[in-house]
Amino acid sequence: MEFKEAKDKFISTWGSLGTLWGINKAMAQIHALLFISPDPMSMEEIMEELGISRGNTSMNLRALMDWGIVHKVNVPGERKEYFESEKDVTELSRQIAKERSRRELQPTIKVLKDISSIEDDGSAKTKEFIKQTKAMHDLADTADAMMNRIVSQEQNWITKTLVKFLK
Amino acid sequence: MEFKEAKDKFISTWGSLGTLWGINKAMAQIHALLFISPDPMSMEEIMEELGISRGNTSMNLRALMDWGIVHKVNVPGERKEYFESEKDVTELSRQIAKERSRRELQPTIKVLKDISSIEDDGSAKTKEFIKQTKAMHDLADTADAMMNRIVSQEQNWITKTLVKFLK
DNA sequence: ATAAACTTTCAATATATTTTGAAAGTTTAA
DNA sequence: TTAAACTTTCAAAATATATTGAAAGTTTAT
Repeated sequence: MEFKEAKDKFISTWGSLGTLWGINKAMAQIHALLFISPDPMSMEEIMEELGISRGNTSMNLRALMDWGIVHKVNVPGERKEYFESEKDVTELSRQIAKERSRRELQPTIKVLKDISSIEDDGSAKTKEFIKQTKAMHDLADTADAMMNRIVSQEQNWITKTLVKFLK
Repeated sequence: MEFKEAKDKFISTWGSLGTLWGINKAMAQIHALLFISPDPMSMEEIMEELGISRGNTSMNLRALMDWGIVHKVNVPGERKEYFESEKDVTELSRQIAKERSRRELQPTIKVLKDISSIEDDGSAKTKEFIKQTKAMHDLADTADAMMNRIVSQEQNWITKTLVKFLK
């Protein structure tokens, strides 16, 4: 396989996998491109490389910065802004886990807590509702605790966990 | 909060959260409805309750069965088919982890393995590409190993892990 | 202060995904 | 075997999401 082919494959695989961690195609592709680039890239270079519009590039770079996985860098003597991706996959996982917890899990946990607290009127449907939404609440809490551990500073939690439990 | 209000909130929260585990709104809502229903429901009842078409209900029930989290049940003396959800959240997590690994993670791991094996021509961009795609491959492998552990029969892995590491 | 270089915004447009509903298909009872 | 009861399929329509590009906005150099 040629470099060019491998690169295109990486970018498109990452792009279509984007939904796995809740981002759109262009956003994932920009991230993929920066992730494998040895040097920071300008907006011009990114839109050129991916064949997407200036507006699209601008908006998705912003979104990636909101996720905390792409940063602006200043290249001395250049007026343009340059961008680089977080390169450390451990740190990348941390940021993604942190953002997904904040954006999705925590709001859900709050709703589950509220609705599982309705008064038990003794009917079968109410009993089942309370039981099941409580179980879901516990599960979401557990998932959130795991994510928080991934996010926390403790080094290599994932690896340590695996060594202990999988070997 | 009234039962009806809590129920609608659960169904719509689950519906909009569907994307978190890669399913569409109707599919998530049907699942939510069955998850809190004390009894199996017919297609008629589901489409009535959620206000969706027969075709939509049929297709999404099929998809939920493909995911292994909804099952047909035979109600004696009834000609219609009835459906019920997996009620145990542990088993639910297992099925979802298993399916997501199979559908998304494993194909990605394969691509990453292939493309990170291109020949090193010594250039900076090739070196960076190989380094970064290898790191991503390792991460994906680790994630898949975790999912497999969740999927495996070992009871309460999540809980045990949490007790050991989070307390 | 001016203007060139660059970035952002957002209404319009394009694309992708979901939903509908009626026709076709299947099963069951008599 | 017939027909009623029920389910599935899928082309068309509706909806939701992503993308464009040009105008407006901002920054920098002189």
